[in-house]
Amino acid sequence: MGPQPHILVVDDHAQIRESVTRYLEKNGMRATAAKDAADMDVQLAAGHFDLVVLDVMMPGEDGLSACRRLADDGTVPVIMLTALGEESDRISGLEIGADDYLAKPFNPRELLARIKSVLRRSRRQDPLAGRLSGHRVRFEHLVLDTDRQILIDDNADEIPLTSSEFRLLVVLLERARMVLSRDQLLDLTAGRTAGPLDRTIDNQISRLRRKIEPDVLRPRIIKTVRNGGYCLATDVEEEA
Amino acid sequence: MGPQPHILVVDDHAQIRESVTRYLEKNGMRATAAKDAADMDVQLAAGHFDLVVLDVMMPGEDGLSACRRLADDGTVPVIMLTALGEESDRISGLEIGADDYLAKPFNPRELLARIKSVLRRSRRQDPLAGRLSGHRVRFEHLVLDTDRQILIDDNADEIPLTSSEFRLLVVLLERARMVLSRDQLLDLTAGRTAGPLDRTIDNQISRLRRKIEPDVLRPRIIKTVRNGGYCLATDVEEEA
DNA sequence: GACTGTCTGATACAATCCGCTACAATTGCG
DNA sequence: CGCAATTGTAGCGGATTGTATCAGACAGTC
Repeated sequence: MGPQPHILVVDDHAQIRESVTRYLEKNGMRATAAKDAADMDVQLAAGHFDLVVLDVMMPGEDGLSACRRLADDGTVPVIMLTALGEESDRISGLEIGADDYLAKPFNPRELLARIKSVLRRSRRQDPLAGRLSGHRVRFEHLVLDTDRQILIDDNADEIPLTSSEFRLLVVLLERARMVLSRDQLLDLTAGRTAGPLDRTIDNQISRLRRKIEPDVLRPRIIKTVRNGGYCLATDVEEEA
Repeated sequence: MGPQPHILVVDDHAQIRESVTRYLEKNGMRATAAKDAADMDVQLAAGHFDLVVLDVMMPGEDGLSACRRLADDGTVPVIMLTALGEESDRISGLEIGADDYLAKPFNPRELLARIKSVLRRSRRQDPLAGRLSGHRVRFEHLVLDTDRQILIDDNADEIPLTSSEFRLLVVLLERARMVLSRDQLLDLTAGRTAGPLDRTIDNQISRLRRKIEPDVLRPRIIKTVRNGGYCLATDVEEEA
């Protein structure tokens, strides 16, 4: 996320855009403005943002619709700006997946507090997520080379991973000691939701264990939690 | 988290407590009430909760103070309820670390939407072993390796534990010398409430005792408290 | 002390969950 | 298009866990 969080402010009102971005920048953040949903998409494609402040009422694509797209994508948190008293807007904003909302006209100090609050939440949720790319990670007797998608054991032997094994392992390493349900794992590795008789994850875990567990019959790195899912139960440390 | 999220509602007003808990339960959640901060602490120690709804104005310990404790601990998200118009309360609530707030009087539907929103964000996967995660714990003649989910006795023999045996033991160890009812144990280990003829916990205790008690007929580690529940009656010390 | 109702420990069994193998579908690549 | 590697699906069988049930332990009463 970097030292300064980067906020994208989407509003058709030029005056609001400018005053908000200026205020945020005065308070230690990077801020970029977009004048409508299309502009927003361009900015999002062009750079990395930690949060989007999104007006509900806009010409072109509606704010709620744009919000739904962002929420479905799920990579960036959203704060909605709603017209005063439009309670239905506010509630449906939250139901659609916005992380918070603020009624116009709003106190900029409060917007700042809410932005910080949402950022704190999303940071807390995945403290390590994504940080693994480009690094080498050590756990137990293995080192994962994320660039080459291979494991290296103590004998310097290289163990190749298929791409789905690699994704699964990365997800587990990024959330070491957390119990992850099959649903979550399927969502995080393949971006889809499980069918009723979906044993895909069990199978991938089984395949991965064969490559990383010293004793497959008594796995100690990837633990199964009955009725819960799986859990990587070991320390993970990054290497230079 | 279990199938139903479990919400703790803390408010000194009995009427608000009841109407809120009832509304949440009607909408597919488990809800428990606490009348002040001390009561809240008791409930938090006794069970597992996914979110706390916390009133600012309370006799005894202040809501903001209680919120700060929870936020520092960082294990459970908080939504604050503030008196209308107390903007300073609201902002300081967010700055203290609450995940959201709502001004009284509030629309219950909106509270529900905010709860869902916060849960969505902070759908945190609890570590498998609570705060014991990654540690080794000694009691009596045994050492519990929480990573490997095994016990090691004085002869260095390894005693494997099943998932539920392990969860039960961890819960007991974390609350050594406290008497825990079957309800509490079921809540803490499986996140569900007991049916009328539920002997699940008795059974698990029995299975666990077979693995840890030197003399199963005269258990001294896990004591039975007639009409009360069970109690781990020994000292517990953590190892590096 | 014997009787009685309740609570707990233990066993047996049924339901469920999970690991594994085999195989089918899909993908990637020449 | 065909081959090989990878990934999803089906299903068997073992392990784990919940439920039913019985027998013993405990407390209270007479």
